[in-house]
Parts: sequence; structure tokens; C-alpha cells
Amino acid sequence: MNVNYLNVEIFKGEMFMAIDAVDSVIEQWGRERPDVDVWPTGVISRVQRLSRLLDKELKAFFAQHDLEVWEFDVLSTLRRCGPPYERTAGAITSATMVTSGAITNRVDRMEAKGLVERIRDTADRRTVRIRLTERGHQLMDELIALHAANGERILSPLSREECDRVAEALRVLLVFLGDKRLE
Amino acid sequence: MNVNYLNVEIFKGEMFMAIDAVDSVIEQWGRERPDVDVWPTGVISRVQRLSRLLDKELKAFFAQHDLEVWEFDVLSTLRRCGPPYERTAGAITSATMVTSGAITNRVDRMEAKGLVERIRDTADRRTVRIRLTERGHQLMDELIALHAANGERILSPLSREECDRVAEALRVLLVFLGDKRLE
DNA sequence: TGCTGTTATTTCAACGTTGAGATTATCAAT
DNA sequence: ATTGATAATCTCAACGTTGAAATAACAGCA
Repeated sequence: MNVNYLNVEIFKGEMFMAIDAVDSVIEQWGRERPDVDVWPTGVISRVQRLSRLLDKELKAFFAQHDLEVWEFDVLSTLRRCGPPYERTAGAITSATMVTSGAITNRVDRMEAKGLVERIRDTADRRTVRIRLTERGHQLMDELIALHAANGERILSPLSREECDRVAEALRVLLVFLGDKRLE
Repeated sequence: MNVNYLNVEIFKGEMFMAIDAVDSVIEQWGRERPDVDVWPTGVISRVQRLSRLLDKELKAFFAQHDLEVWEFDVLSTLRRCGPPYERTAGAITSATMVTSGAITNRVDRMEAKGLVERIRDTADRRTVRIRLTERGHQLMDELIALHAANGERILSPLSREECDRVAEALRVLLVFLGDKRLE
């Protein structure tokens, strides 16, 4: 019996106790197909499951402030880029990883809510600049610290050093799969 | 100038070069709101962005075999649980993290495709057992090794030790957010 | 000026999921 | 037996995204 350094997984010879759903998956495959080692699932499925649980956490958090997660994503993109707090629809599209059609839809509704406004570029009339309104700006300035604190709560079971190591490893994978710096 | 052990991030005094989109986000917030440290984003946003990119990778992979990712998820759940290769709709629901309505829909279509079949439980007639057909079984037995190899490709920029460390850290977060072993 | 190719955004039908309610069945207690 | 509570699945309308096509504008060049 061997307890690892995080004290969350207990091996007993070849058998081990499942702690989360992904452990169960790996354990089951090990029994059914011992000829195939599905270890990559330990990372890949966890990233996917965690992403879903994070969605729920963030949804619950922003609901306290009458905001949808996707609204925060757009507002955040506009606020953090600095004065004059505007970005083209295309820039928001790549920053948020959704299709252009979805951004049109989102901006429509946020414009109606008074959080952003569309401004047609005078130089290139194809492009549309989405600008943060005063109301959207104030909302973000209130929320960003709370959002960061909520993030710290979510990551609280890990040390800062562990978080940094995870972040670096995930960045390597992101770059490998094509993620690039913004702009 | 300080190159870290993964050689992917270069610091220059307080300034640092963004490598992926999340670096850009953190960098921008650091300029606009130096009073707020958004470091949790380095993990949280990366998990979410990586999950999306993984979805695309898996979608492309399974498309080569005329299969949707969600079809693989259901088939995998049934195959790895061992004989008689069946699970209740509820068990599949929690294993795949989607709602029961979605599972009804998925099983409908997979039944039409001949990959699974519904069997009403004789003991408890509320429950429906979803059973793998011979065709579904063969399909999974072909695919699982290829799927594992594809996972190794996706994780190839990291060492096995790094993957294991990441998997352990993600498991801690999953358990913290309520994920449990299956069954 | 007209042509061709490219870029930026919007439109929209198809699609799948969600979430709440309906349905059917079981179980415990009376 | 009957009642009430709980459980498992299905139904379905509402919703948001996707992906492709449409629209509009620019850029280079003859």
C-alpha cells in the first residue's frame, strides 16, 4: 500500500481505489482491456469534466450578479484591452472561441441591455467596433476582483506552486493544439 | 531575462511575453488593473480553452470512423463496464455529465443505428437498461486502442511524469467540485 | 472604371442540450 | 390495501451555437 504525495490515491498492488469518475473509467478499462493502457484519459477526460464543473461554478457565481457567463466573457474582453475599450467583432470571436454568428447574437442582446454599443469604423466600413458602455465598464470594475477571489476559492485545494505547474503544462498543450496569443 | 524550466515563458523584469491566449488575458489585466491579481485565470481559463480544443481534436478523430464524440462516450461507458455490457440510463447520465433528456435522445439515435438496444428491467420496470449490441461491441474493441494512441499524440509535448502530475492536480479539483467515482 | 479576390459581419435553418414537468413504477408506513 | 414520498425515464418547448451562405466593403491591378 502506497500513499502518494497528495494523499488522494491509494494503490494496493495492481488494484487501486477510484477517487473520481476518471479513476473509475481507467480502472474499468484496465479490467476489460488490460492490453490497452488508457492513461491519456487521466488528463484528457479530467480537463473535459473539470471544464464542465467550472462552467457550473462560474454560472452560479455570475447569476448572483444577474450576468451570464458569456456576457462576462465579452465584457472582460473589452475592459481589459484598455481605452477606448473597444474591439472588432472578429477579435471578440477569436478571444472567446465561439463562432462569429454567436458573437453577433451576443452583442445584439448586450446592446439591448445597454452593456455595449456597436460603432461602425469610419476607415473600414466592413468592421464593427464593439465598445463598452459606461454601465458595462462600471460593472466590470466591480466584478473583476470578486471574480478573481472566486477563482482563488475554486483553486484553494491546490497550492500556488501546484497551480503554476498545472498552468504551464496546460499552456504547452494549448500551444501544441494551436492556441495563440491574442491580437 | 529568465527562461523557465519548460522554456516556454520569458520574463523581462515585470513584463512578460504572452505565449497563448490566456497569457494575453493575464497580461492585459495586469496593465489595466494592477491592483487585482487574476492568476487563477491561468488555470481556469486554460482548462476551459483546452477542453474546447480537445473537443475539436476528438471530433476530427472520431469523424474518421463515422462516429460522433457523444456516441463514443456512450459506447465506451457500456463496453468498459464488462459483461453483460449494459447500464441504466441514469448511470450513463452521470458518467457522461449530460442531462437525462440528452441521453434519451442519444440512445434513440444509437438504437436506430444498431449500436445499442433498450431492455426493460424485469425487476424494476422504471429502469431501462441500455445494452451494447454485437456491432457496438466490435466497434469499441477496434477503436479503444486507436483512441488511446490519439490521446498519447495529443499529450506528446509533455512527459509522462508531467501528465501524471497534472492528472493528480486536476483530480483534486474535480473532487473538490463534487466529482465522484462512478456507480 | 471595372474586375477579381479577399475580408468582416450578419443571417438563418438545422441541430443538440437544458430544465421543468409528465408519466410510470417502487417502497415504506399505516 | 391505500396513501404519500421517492425514483427513473421520457417529453418537449425554449434556448444558444454551429456552419454555411449572403451581404457589403475593401484592395490590387489592368
